[in-house]
Amino acid sequence: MTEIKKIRLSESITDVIKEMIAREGFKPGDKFYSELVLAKKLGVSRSSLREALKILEVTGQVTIRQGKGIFVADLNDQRFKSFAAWLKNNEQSIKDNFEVRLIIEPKIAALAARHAGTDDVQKMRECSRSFAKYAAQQEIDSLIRCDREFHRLLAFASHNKTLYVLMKSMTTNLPYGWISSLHIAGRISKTITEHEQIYCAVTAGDGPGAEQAMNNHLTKAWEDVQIHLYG
Amino acid sequence: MTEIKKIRLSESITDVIKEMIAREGFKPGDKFYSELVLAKKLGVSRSSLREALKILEVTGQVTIRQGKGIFVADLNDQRFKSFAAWLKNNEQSIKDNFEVRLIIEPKIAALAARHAGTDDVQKMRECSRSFAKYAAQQEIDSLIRCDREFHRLLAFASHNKTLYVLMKSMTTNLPYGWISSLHIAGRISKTITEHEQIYCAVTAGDGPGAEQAMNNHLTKAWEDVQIHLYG
DNA sequence: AGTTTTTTACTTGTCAGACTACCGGACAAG
DNA sequence: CTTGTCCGGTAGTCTGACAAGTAAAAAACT
Repeated sequence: MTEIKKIRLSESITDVIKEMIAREGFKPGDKFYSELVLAKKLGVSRSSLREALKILEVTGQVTIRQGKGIFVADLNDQRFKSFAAWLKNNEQSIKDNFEVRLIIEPKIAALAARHAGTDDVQKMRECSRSFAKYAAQQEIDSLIRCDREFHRLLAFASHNKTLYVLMKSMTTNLPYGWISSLHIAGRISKTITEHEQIYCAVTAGDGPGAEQAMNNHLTKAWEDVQIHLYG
Repeated sequence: MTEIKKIRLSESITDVIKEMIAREGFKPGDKFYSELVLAKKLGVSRSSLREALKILEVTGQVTIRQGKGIFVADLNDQRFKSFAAWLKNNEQSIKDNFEVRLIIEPKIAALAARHAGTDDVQKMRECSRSFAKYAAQQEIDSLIRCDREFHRLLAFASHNKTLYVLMKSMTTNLPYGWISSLHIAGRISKTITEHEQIYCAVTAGDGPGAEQAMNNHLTKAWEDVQIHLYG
């Protein structure tokens, strides 16, 4: 005896919309299609569509504002707001920060190796090239921005939004000492090599390799920072 | 300057309906007024009323059955249904969250095992006792608070402020569905056991043991959640 | 030209009515 | 007793319309 599962149209619509958001690359905060467009696109009435949207709103997937439109929501941004604020206002010890990154980022690299798409890979390649270019020109500020971007792209490629938001928080509010690691003699060229190793492993889909490469990258960077700080 | 609060009609209606249920003594399982009657009684259109009912349904306050009517949800049923509905719509979010916790928390446990002081251990013991007490009294809300507190205390015991604030962020604004894992039958007693194992390993200074115990705890919790999703 | 006001287009919010799908009881036929 | 049919009541969906909020273009006024 199989369970008969009754499906209401409005609930089916929620699934379709969720898939649309994912498949068509809508990011948190983006404006979504209007109700009229959606109704036409999905071939349903506005009533049913609105009920579906109501569900998505209550479950926190979209926010709806009269006169403005439908927007893709992001629970994660809210969740880590306090964390980001704390990072920004507290020059926490570099050691603590390093410890956390050493826990998280190798796993991010491993996930990225498994889940990265062609878009992700291409963006990382562009980022790496920019990094090399700025390195040749000794543009430290741009270099730092590129370094952050690389780590963020990797987190994005893990296709785990929570990880992405988390790494975004950690990279935007890096402690000063950590940022200045790129000022250390030889760190830039090492970074290029180490990023390259990570990038290659991710491209090859080599999870363990990516994990190890990231582990190596962070450890080496940490060693250089320590030498710089404590002699 | 008073804050302007915009209220959508459908949301006002939910409040009125909730009050009606309480004031007029409707018990769980009772049949409520029909949509037509409600619309007339409240002086609103059926569309707005249906959106209000949709909210109440998703949040697990009423159950709606085509051809039969609107029913006040029974409390036993209510938790399961709203939980299941929420899970259905936030599956990816919860999975992401779990993935991150599975990466971070075992390492936190390992660090706590190495760095925890007597104060940390004592607080964790008190927390565990409270948890068992609330479990016996079936006080779910207090239970949830205790669960979060345990994980926070552990993070604090790692003596890494970044990790602590991070875990605080992750546990304070936890997705509703994840919190509700404690509503799953048998999860509470398992949680007591699993927390105990973590606590013992930390007390004994057994890093690898604590790491494994936490890994086991999260994995088991996730399995139970998944059973509710797909089982 | 620069600024303010008005208009315009587009969006979500609400309403009304009609039709469909579904449920359960009543009742007659077998 | 079982089966089939009908019927009233219910939620589910569709259509079209108008109200209300928003933002940007257009117009009017310095």
